[in-house]
Amino acid sequence: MKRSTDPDVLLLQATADPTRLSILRELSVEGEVCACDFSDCCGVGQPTVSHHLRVLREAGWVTAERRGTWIWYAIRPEAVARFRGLAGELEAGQARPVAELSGKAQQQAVRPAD
Amino acid sequence: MKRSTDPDVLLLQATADPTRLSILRELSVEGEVCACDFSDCCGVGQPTVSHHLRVLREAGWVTAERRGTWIWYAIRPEAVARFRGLAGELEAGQARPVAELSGKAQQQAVRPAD
DNA sequence: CCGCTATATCGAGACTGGTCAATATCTATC
DNA sequence: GATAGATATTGACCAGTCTCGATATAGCGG
Repeated sequence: MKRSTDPDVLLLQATADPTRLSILRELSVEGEVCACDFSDCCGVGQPTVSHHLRVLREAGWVTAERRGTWIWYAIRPEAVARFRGLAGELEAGQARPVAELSGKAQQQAVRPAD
Repeated sequence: MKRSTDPDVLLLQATADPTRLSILRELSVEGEVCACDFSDCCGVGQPTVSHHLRVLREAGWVTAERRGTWIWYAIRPEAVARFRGLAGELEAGQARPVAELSGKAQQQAVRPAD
């Protein structure tokens, strides 16, 4: 897959990994979590956690705030809003009558067994 | 990435590809689309479209209905509902007071610069 | 049965992405 | 400054996956 430039795809790709989804779920339950706690809850090493947190940060999913030695992560409400927006976008269905389609199948006068 | 067994991750992974997101968007706008029309709208070859449609089918995102020579695809409302459910799950935030956390950082009596 | 069209499958090549060990960076404390 | 702990980065390995060309399968019409 060519690296996508679509920000919506980036947002979705960030969620499409079991470790990152665990992180997001943990964050949504706890509100704010220290980076050092994810290693335990996700069953992966510290560098891997750091990698996933970076992906989530760059996708706009989380904020990071340093407090002394520790760094606290939290979900950005804007990201959840964008995610909800995508859900709404896909919800429509049956938006337009079939007659408005312009594809090959529609350009045929008659369809085989319809 | 090990192939995940979590159905939520499968649902998300199916959306996390530019071609498949285009397919889903096209479906949500048109309601029902013939497989032969995706090749044009997504800029990929026919085998590739077929591959992505299979992924979407196996993730539960779409239904396929044969009508003569053509096969018509449509979004499954259940999939959108599950997707919305995930959005809701991540929305919570700040659900529990920090004091209930059980991680390492919380087990320290004093935190460096808080 | 034969040709035609739509769709699926197969196999291969290239690229992406997840993971870890080792190492570097940053912060606080002594 | 030296030390210790938390986090980030690097480099490498392997698995997964996107894409395509070639080929197979399925339905329709003559």
